[in-house]
Amino acid sequence: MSTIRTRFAPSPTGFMHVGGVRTALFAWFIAQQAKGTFILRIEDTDKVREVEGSIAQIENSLRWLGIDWQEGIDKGGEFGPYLQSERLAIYKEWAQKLIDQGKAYADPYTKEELDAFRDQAKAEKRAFLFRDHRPENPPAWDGTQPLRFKSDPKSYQWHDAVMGDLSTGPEVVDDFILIKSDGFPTYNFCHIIDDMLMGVTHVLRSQEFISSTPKFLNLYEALGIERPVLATLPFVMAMDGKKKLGKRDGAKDILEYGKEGYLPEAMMNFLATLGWNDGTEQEVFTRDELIEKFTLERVQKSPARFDEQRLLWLNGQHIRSLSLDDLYERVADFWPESAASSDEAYKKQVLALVQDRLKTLCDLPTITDYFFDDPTPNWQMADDNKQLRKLTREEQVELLQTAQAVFETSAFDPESLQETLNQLLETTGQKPGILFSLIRLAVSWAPFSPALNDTLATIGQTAAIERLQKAIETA
RNA sequence: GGUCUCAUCGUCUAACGGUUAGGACAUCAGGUUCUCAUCCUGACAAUCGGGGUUCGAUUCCCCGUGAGAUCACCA
Repeated sequence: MSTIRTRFAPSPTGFMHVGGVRTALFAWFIAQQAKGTFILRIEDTDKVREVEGSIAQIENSLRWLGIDWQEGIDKGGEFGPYLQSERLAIYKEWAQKLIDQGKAYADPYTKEELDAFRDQAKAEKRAFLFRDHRPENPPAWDGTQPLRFKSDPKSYQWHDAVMGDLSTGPEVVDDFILIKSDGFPTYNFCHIIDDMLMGVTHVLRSQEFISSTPKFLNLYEALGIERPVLATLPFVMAMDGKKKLGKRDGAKDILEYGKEGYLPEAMMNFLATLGWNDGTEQEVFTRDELIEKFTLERVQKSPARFDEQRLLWLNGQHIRSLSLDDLYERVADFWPESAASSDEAYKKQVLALVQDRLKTLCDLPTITDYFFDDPTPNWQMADDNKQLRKLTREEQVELLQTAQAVFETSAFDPESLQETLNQLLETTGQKPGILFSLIRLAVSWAPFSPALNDTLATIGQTAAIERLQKAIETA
């Protein structure tokens, strides 16, 4: 049995974007590959920023990606509750221990007094430290004031599984707030208590926390608890500019990508290889390969840009690697309306033809519509075609009539049709560029389509002949 | 401003101190009896600058420069 336990601990402040999801993903990899436990804990200690429905959205986002957790609000577990607002008594208990040891005290200052201290520090061009203003005789903590940690300033050097050896001086260790005046703990305090009580062995979080790590180290010591493995992940940056990809910079809800026809395994592959690689030249990974091969040591130290082009390419790769049956299930919500009355066998036939052409599942309607609904002739398309332009309309119609006649007697499987089409090239003396383009247009009126013989075979003999007839009549 | 972190093609990245600095995306050019896509071939394209250490530096050290983070009763 493995002892590895990791967690993802988001706040319910809105939808999940790619940066947050990647942190969850890496933590999940670590747990999965060690057959350990992945915990989903919700950090709802800021009631002001909380957004209704966020928890369900977070859970749905993780599920969509294929990330599952063994302990969490919905799953339970022996270290619950997994919602921080239900753990207030626990935090109070640990806060009391610190008070009893003289390592925490009530903050007697008003906001105005605090601001004055800060302004003063700023005017003197030095960093503000609360511990410079520790009250000599703090009042007993009655829960209405903030409770502060009495820090023990010192230099730190520590190892980060991603960033390597890090160090700071004592000036960054300060008396931060453990419990707010509203009775809720701060992240700085409760995440440490929870990680300890939940037996978390590896703490993964994004880069913004690197500078507050010494504070955490100081608190670990004060509480006398062993610190977990720390891993700091670099940011995911917006493609344009050098800003961290955040909601205000256009970061999308991860679930949007599903609606836009991206496969979760493509997204997983993309996020994993954004700042990580296995040292080989492999680019496309399955979910199981990622779980097996992922290591924190090979995670990049520098931020990576979110390149949608690469995501799009990976999506195509994953779409092509799907079996037809699997793909068929995935595209259930993506068919054009015209496909509603078609049966499964026919839709699968069409799908097989366009599988190589899909970059996202959303491409399906535009590239398959004419397989389900008779297209409206648009002879302008013939006029715009460089090859077809060389022929007069009468010559074009004549060719179509010839083709129509041949199709009346041809077998309509792809192989026979290819023979029929080849014979047609000979009898008409035309080049494929002209003859095939013309027939292709007349049966599809689409800018592109699969190979002509496959297209004709799928549309079927009756419809193909009818469409040629309609083309001839409207010429 | 203090503190901390980072730095290889446009982008994601590879390279025990010794390679013509490799691969992928994107772009461009060809090929696959029509189009689009797939697939294949090829082209373009990078070690931030300056000092050291070393026979030899993308790699180690220092100084710059640039970028980012943090300094909340947010996480």
